[in-house]
Amino acid sequence: MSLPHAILTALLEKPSSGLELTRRFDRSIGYFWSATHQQIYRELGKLEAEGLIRALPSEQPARGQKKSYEVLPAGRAELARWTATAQDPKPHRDALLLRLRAAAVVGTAGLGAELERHLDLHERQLAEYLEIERRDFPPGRNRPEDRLRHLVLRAGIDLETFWIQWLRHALEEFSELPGDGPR
Amino acid sequence: MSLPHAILTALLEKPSSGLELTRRFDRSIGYFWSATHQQIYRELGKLEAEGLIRALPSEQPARGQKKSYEVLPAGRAELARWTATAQDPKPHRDALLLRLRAAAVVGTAGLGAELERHLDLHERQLAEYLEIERRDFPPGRNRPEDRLRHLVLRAGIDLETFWIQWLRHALEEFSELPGDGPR
DNA sequence: TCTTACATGTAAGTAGTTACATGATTGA
DNA sequence: TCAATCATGTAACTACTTACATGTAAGA
Repeated sequence: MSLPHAILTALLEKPSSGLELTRRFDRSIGYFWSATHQQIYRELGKLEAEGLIRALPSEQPARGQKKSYEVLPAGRAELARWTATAQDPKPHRDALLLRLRAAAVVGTAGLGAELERHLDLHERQLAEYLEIERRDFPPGRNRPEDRLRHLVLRAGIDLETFWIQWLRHALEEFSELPGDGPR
Repeated sequence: MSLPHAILTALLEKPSSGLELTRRFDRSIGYFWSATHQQIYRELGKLEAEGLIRALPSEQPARGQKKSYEVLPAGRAELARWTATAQDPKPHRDALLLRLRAAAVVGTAGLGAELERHLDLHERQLAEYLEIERRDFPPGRNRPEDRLRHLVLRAGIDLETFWIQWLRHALEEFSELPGDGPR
């Protein structure tokens, strides 16, 4: 149950419409929580019905018309409660690792190219994060809320760095492996 | 759509019953793909109906009676097809990072203890993986399928190591931060 | 016979994905 | 007026989770 809390956080940082939220989820929020516009609109409706957020007045509520939301005190309280609650980490699911294990049984045909493609994707992602870091967290500034946000971005950067290293290592192993037949 | 392929891989490695699969998903397979027994039984039914696996003969098909499955040629072919298919990485979702970002807005109360708890969980997980590595991949053995499986385990080990380092760093930052009020 | 462990399943609900629908606004 | 973009939404489906149901086998 994290999507509503992701939305509350985003709206507290800055009141937004559904489409603006979607864009923010595609960018900074997306590096640890992704969501499509369909999810977001549905969830905005629920949160409004529960009295945790409200549509900003002055905006007419018609289809095709922009509608911005802000967080109500009950929403802030719910977010604070959730943030402080103990939650176990979810077990990861990684299809690429699964495919590597499958390849040990049915052969590695096609996987080398996939590893290279993923390596490229992770390198691009890392470059994007580093650009965000350079722009949003220049050396010197040191406000507490910046330090927390920087910490989160650092997790994204270090994770991408890990994947890049691992994929390079995996590609080396692949180059030393015999052909593509099942084993 | 990875669960059926995870099951096919596991059954190719060794024909098993639903409960045995559940146990294997709790152990080695679980470090990159988790599944509950409910998911597994449901999926076994589907895979059998599709003709990708079959129940081993000689076992009576009664409730409460063990029923083992093996992969049919069509199942192996499907797994090989899937392994070679291009698939983009799924965006990650990490509730702890989300909570940290929320804490930048509503305050860090309760989060320090959570970070310590997660650190402990990751340290245990790492110890478990290192034990598996010591047991299953002693230096010297070098069969190709072992190298692939070792590579997958290495990803698990390195990921846990990353989280441990990041959590320690985060805890340091926390100790330097002012109190728990909203910012 | 009672409990525990083994073993397979059903049902209901939640979360996420994919495909499609509808209308407003702006510029060529 | 046409196309593109902005903007909000519905519907159907798939995957996953949580709670519960049912029966067998073995040992105290």
